[in-house]
Amino acid sequence: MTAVKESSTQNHNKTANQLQCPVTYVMNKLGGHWKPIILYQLLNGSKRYSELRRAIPPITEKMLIQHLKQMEADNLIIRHAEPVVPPFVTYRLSEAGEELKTVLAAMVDWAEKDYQRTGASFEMVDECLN
Amino acid sequence: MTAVKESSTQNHNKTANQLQCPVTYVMNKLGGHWKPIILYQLLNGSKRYSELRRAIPPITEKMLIQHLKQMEADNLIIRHAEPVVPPFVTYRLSEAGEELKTVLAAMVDWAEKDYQRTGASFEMVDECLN
DNA sequence: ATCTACACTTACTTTTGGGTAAGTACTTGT
DNA sequence: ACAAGTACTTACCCAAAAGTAAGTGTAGAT
Repeated sequence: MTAVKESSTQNHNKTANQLQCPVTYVMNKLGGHWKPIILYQLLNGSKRYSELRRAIPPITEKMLIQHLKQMEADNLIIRHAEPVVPPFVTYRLSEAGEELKTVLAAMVDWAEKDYQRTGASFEMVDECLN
Repeated sequence: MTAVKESSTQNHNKTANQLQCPVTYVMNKLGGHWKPIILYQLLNGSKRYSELRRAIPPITEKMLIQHLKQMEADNLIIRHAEPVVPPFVTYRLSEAGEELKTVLAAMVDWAEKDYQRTGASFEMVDECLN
């Protein structure tokens, strides 16, 4: 989580618009390169940090933890740490995170329609949302 | 539309994941700071370029046109230009764009629920989706 | 003759997001 | 003694996204 300068035009515009546009509000919580993919993984149930890392090979640890922390701060996921050594940490969807399933499902529907218009279709769809 | 270097790790990861993840596929078409807001404006029907500009005060012309072009290339919106002077150009949702309404509606639903958990609620919602 | 509106376009700078690579602390297995 | 696995953290770099500010060409209004 790199520090964010609070007083920049970009930031100002962002927060200002967020107040008016629920779509932007959602996009800010779902956006970023990896969040959808991480969420994707958690839809099937809770996973350990290392399970997530292995499930998403191209992600770097920095990006994974960064987005996990952000989504935790946004109350989309819940972190549970067992006080043992070696550490045992799991992440799962919060209630708000679970409710996102409708949004994600709508996206998958649309993506399939749209993707078909241009050619092939997605393969991992069925196994990812349930 | 700034030129994109085709061979970068970032780009490689992006396109690779897009093939597997329909959610990422959608996010790429909906993402970016302004696209949701522009879409928002077009949900109620077609609008002229200048109407959009005035409807979204903080957007710069560069950003507006850039995203309009991108969304046109993505077949989300349709540009119609009357060959008159001064120019008369309107933008409206394509069929694919219209179909996005389900996705956007799901987002708005979620945003309201989530926003209530933390305090107030959105005001522009009702007039924006119909 | 200058101003405004229209729909853009261009060049340049800043901000942010993501990638690379290394290190931390503690423990179990070889 | 050393490697491997756990869940992170840190510093540094680059590329993409967004912002700033100016210019283009035409035509009607003042």
